[in-house]
Amino acid sequence: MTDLDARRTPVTQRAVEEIKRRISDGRFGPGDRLPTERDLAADLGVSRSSMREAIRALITLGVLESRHGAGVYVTALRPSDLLETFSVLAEVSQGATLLEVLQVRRMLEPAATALAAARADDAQLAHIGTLLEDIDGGDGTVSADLGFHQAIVAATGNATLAAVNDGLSSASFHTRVWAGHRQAGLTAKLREDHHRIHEALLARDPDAARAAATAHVLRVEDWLRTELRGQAAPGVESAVRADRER
Amino acid sequence: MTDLDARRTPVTQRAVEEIKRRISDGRFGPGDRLPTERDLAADLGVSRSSMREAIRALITLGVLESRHGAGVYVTALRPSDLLETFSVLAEVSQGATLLEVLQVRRMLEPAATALAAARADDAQLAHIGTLLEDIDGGDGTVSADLGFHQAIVAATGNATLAAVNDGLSSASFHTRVWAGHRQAGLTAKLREDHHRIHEALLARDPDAARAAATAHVLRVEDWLRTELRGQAAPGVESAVRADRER
DNA sequence: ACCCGTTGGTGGTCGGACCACTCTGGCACG
DNA sequence: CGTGCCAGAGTGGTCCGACCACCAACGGGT
Repeated sequence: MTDLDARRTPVTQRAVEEIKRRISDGRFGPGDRLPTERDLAADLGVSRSSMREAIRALITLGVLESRHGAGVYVTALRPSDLLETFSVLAEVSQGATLLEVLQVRRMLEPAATALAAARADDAQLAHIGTLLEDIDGGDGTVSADLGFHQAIVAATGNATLAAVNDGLSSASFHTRVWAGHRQAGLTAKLREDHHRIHEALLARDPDAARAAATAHVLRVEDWLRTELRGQAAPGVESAVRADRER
Repeated sequence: MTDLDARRTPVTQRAVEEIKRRISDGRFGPGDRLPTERDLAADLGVSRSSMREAIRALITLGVLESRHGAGVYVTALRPSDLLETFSVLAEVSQGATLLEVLQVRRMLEPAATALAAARADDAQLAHIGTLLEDIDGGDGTVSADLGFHQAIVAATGNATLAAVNDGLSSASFHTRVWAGHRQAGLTAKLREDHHRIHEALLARDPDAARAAATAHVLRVEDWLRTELRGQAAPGVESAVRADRER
């Protein structure tokens, strides 16, 4: 069957599929070094140019990594390696899509926080507490807030969950929310939420953690909704929008 | 700073960044056609080979799409376009990571199904019903099962949610589960789950939908857990593992 | 006015060449 | 004998020029 299918399928794509297949069936394992581009190209019967494009695609996906002069290697295939790709979504998104992103986080974060309350060990809880203090006292509130939530999700021990959630929480989005919160005077409310979440974690109370996380995401979602309704053009980046004629 | 950085940065990566920049600042808008590969290469001062690798990377990310003989276009940048990237995770993953993926789906699918029960219109419900019949009657149970769940998530109207969930539901994983289910004789149970979900949707009962979806995912998760416990090495591909010396 | 073949332009593939980098082995020096 | 260096081979990175496959628009024929 492959013969007929291959007829009208781009060579590069075939090469990508073939390499993925060899990874998933174990011929290429995590950390292994692949044959040279030249050998691989000869093996699959394609030119090195096409093989390089295939490898480039898999590098972009986070499946492979190449070291100049040393070789091409299969990554550890940890979910966190495949995170960066997805974060592009949250970065590029604006307006209505951001609401969608928040809706997904409203499904994930409560469950994740509840899971963290049940699973987190003392060291992780202590680390989360430290991050909480950074938010209250420090100036780098944006990255601190981001780190706080990421640490909670990481405490679930589910790397896939952490990767997905991180992808949905881009730094640029947090920056925008924090800027809006500050000028809306909601910082106090946010701090309250964070402490409620932290207390629930310390008490190892999944239900309370879930409730607190839900309330937190909901608050951000409500704020974004009113901001989007109020002004069609967001406040942070508004002047960079005069390109619609060509 | 870019000048000094550029010195030791791979040409291809620089090209990727430059194109992304031109998209985000509006010089290339969604749906627009890019200049020729040859022109673009000359413009950025790189060879066409390198430019093609850069374009290939952005195609992989879902930002660009190319039509043979017509040109390269910027996608609509809708979340669903950036979906395929993530599905690689579910495809390549094995063992413990698959459990993590299912855990995430256990958080998403119940909430998504509940949302669908509240939001789906008659046409969507009818479509879902059709897909359900395909599962019961047809032979292509795998793709039918996949389509059933995707249609439900799509009925929530949240494209981002659909993209994330689809990414977590790779065809290869479903194939594996279905093969296991069939030999374990759990097909009847699965069918029961599907009908319960469908009824809840028809009744516009979010709570019932949530419960049914939870039970469904939980059943798959339990099956996978026992299979993984039973045999350390998965059953599908096991004999292809004799490459450790070189 | 409509249909269809021609033709130019575009992405897709190829092969080869050269450069930049890494690694390793052996040589010279201490 | 031990240590350091350096030269070579091997690998990915980049470039070039050519040709093929495909699409779309233009044009002549009916």
